[in-house]
Amino acid sequence: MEKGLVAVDRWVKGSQAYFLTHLHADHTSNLSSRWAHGPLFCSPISARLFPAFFPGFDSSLIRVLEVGVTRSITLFSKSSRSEVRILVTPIDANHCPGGVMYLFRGDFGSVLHTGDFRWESGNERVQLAKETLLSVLGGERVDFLYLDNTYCHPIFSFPPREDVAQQVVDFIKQHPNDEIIIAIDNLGKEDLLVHISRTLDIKIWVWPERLQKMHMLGLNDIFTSDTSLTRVRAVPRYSFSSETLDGLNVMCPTIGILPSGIIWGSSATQNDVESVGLSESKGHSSEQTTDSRKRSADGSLKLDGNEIKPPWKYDEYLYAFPYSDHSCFSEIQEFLKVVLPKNVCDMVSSRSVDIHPCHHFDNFNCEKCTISGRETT
DNA sequence: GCGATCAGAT
DNA sequence: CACATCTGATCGC
Repeated sequence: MEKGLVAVDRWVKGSQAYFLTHLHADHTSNLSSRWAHGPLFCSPISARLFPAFFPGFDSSLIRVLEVGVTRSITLFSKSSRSEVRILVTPIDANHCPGGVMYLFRGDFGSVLHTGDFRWESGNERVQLAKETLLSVLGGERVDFLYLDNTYCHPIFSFPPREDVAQQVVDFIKQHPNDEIIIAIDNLGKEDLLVHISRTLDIKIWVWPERLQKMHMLGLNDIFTSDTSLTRVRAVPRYSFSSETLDGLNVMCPTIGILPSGIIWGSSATQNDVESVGLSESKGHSSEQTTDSRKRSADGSLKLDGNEIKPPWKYDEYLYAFPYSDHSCFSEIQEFLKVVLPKNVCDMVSSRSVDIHPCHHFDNFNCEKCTISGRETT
């Protein structure tokens, strides 16, 4: 596609139409309350949440695109001095509330920008997204793919969020006399909290700004900012640490829960990178003979042939659960099989590309497959 | 005083 | 220590 027409999650001057995949900070840098470089396209939920992130933003700039519905947008090409028609389809990214991918089509072919996404097998939202993608593509492959490659490496393998959410619930049940603190960000992981609340029939404390966002999302009876009502609290991730938990435990037994895809240090990281086979479609998990299970009272369950590992005990009071809003490696592979990209591009955003999917999936050509890793010293 | 960028934290 | 995401300090206008 010609430069200067559309920008995705890039907020510098010089484009005619701007597209927001979701409201996380790493996709909104340079966006501000006073930003006014052009029309801003986003999903209905992002539009609803927008004032909480950018109060005072000129709402007349916002163009709401329904998820799964193709819209035609007419822009102007400076090089050919003629109108350019672009078809755009937002597709559910299953990442955080409001998160979408954008599929653009036009004379340039097709360009798919995933933003951040979770391609969970067996998830009905993913199934719908897949059907939309296939139907809009009409049998064609994607010409250019901008891919969320956060966990694009075979060492990353984690269960569907539903399974991990139940695991967290069981864990909380097993600690009936503890205060529970769950680390979350400004947006995302709501489903986990809702599941905990519904299953255990308790309210969840969040800080006041987060409560406002919950209400904007239509989650009205589940959350509270009154500490006296519940033993389960969700707090900003950056606000708690092992030391915070040590301090809290002086007053009252308190356990911290870290829901995240990170597995660094859990002993699956180092030696298995080379040995994991890539040909099989189902994410098999050969690296999972860690010694971590003996640290926990949890028995390990079997689900879909994929073992659910007990949480990783970070330290005395802190446990990490593999609850991720990004796709794991096998899910990225499945996604690539759907869109069969002819080219995989670097994210336009500043994010560094450590591992390129071309290294793990050979059913397409890629201009940029020379990237093997960031320079480190 | 503001936004952009960087350092630091988790 | 890897990551993604966030805050707060600092730089530049």
